Amino acid sequence: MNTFQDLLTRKLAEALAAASLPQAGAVTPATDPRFGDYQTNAALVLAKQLGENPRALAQRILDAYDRWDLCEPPTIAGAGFINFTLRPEIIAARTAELLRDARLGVAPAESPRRIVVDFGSPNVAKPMHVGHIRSTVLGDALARIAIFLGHDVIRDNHLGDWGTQFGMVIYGWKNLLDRAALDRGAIAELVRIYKETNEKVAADPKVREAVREELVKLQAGDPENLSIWKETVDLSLKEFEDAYQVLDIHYDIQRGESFYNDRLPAVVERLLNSKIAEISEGAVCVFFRDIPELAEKPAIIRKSDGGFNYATTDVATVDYRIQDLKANTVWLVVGAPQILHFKQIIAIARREGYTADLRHITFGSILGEDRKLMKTRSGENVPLRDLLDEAVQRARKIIEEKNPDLSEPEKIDIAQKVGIGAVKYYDLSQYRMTDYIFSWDRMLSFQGNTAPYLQNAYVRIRSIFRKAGQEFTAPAQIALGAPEEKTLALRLCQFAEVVPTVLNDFRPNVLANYLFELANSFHAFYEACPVLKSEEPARGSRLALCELTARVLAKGLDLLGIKVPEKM
RNA sequence: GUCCCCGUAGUUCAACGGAUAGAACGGAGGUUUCCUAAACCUUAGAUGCGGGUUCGAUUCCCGCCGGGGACACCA
Repeated sequence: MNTFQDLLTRKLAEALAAASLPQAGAVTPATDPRFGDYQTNAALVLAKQLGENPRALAQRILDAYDRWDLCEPPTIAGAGFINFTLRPEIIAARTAELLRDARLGVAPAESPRRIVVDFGSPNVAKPMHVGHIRSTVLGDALARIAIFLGHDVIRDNHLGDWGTQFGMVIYGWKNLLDRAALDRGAIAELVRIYKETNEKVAADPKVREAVREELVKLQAGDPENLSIWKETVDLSLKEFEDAYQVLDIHYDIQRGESFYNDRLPAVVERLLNSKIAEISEGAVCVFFRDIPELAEKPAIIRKSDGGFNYATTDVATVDYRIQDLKANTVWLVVGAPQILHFKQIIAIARREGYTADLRHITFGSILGEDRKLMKTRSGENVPLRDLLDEAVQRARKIIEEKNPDLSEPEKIDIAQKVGIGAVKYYDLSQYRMTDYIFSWDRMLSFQGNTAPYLQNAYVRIRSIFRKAGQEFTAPAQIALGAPEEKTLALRLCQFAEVVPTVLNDFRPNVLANYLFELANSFHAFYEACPVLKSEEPARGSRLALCELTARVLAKGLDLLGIKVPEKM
């Protein structure tokens, strides 16, 4: 199914050819209803190229072509824009088509890719905290959208399950562990023994030495230390899984750093053999002397003490994803502080001859009301589970005030969907690069660009169908009489235009924005056009608009990882 | 010091180089014998500063100012 944008773009191409002009410009949705539904700047672009008057060129295009079919005769406006107003019956016909299309008009990608999405990636033996929200929620949404567009997606949790901190953890496990506490809350106890060990290390050189030895033994494959390590990993994963359950996030694979351990020597060997790496100050380094930005900044892939580091692991990870998983695209949804690191990793991949599309997708921070990184009163990271629980509790309280008659199971279900949805949507509705200030009141508000507002629009539609007491059946025809109906219908048709653009620059906020505008258009329609009280054929037609709005809202929110309740 | 990101109404956020910079919250005013007023309508209010490229700049380039981050063996 082609979008109006596609169809008009094709018409424009024909018109330019008919006018003996080169292809130029683009068709975009109109920036203002006064300019119709779509517009093109083709004449402006050509005017620049050819050094001619833009309005005259626009006229020439319109004179040369009159088979626009789906819209009224285009008009010229402003500096030389050509404006298109779609014919209502065309929008109506398209809307009817969408009702029969499970994909809601969204075309599958022309060349599907195999995409590894690396997101979340918490560290073992440490609690997940607010800092993990953005990567987790953003990565999951991008994965969902890519899947819907027909890509072959592998979600990978690149756990921080290896590294120097395990010297501390193992020492603490052997000397300080409280088994009962571990049963009550594994990560809390692991954090406690880590911290206590850390204090002892600072005070006592003998402990420092003992910790170092535990790490060496682990790395050498000592069975006892390996089994302790394994247990801490398993315990941590169980707690992570609990959070993922609440968030409705699921991974296809979870290849932590440890997975790559036995591949590291070969990576260094290979890079040395191919002269990509060299030895400098006793370490094996990759220099990027031809890349000005990286000229002074080598990547160290083997430390002078012979140990490997995270650059080594990440090079091995790129190998694995391209060679073993056969990915041609990798999205690394990792915070902005690691920009330099991933520039180096991607530059190494290029030198190795990999042509896969490797993207580091960065994002800003979550700030507290004080505009500093969000922390608890005592200056600690806010645990993710506490935050999610609070979201659900707060949602529950609001629902109880607004709609006390709901049954207990309904309240539980709604609080979950509204609370978690609010947290996710608040994150996804903002441009990923900007820092944002965390605010319960804003994200749980039923007004404005929030999940509850969108969920409420959906719920209102469901309520109409409950009241109608009938299942939806598609009407023979859709008629768009009122302007609110036309606006809503056009908006519904544009879902198919919006979804693919999200992946252009990895901006789910574009989709969020669209859904908000859709809900706005729906509410305007809802105010102006009675549904159940209207006469046929308007009634059936309006029910169809309601149904389609509900489907698009639900699907759009689903692509963001957000669920919709039937009541709220 | 070098490099990267960000700077838009009082506040929180939008805007593939396009038309008179959009919303929301908060402020002011209004709408309900009617499908969830959890809504809708009206209204005032902003591109950090200075140059440049362009028919056109919030967007691209240069220089300042302000905030954050990264820069050889932590991840």
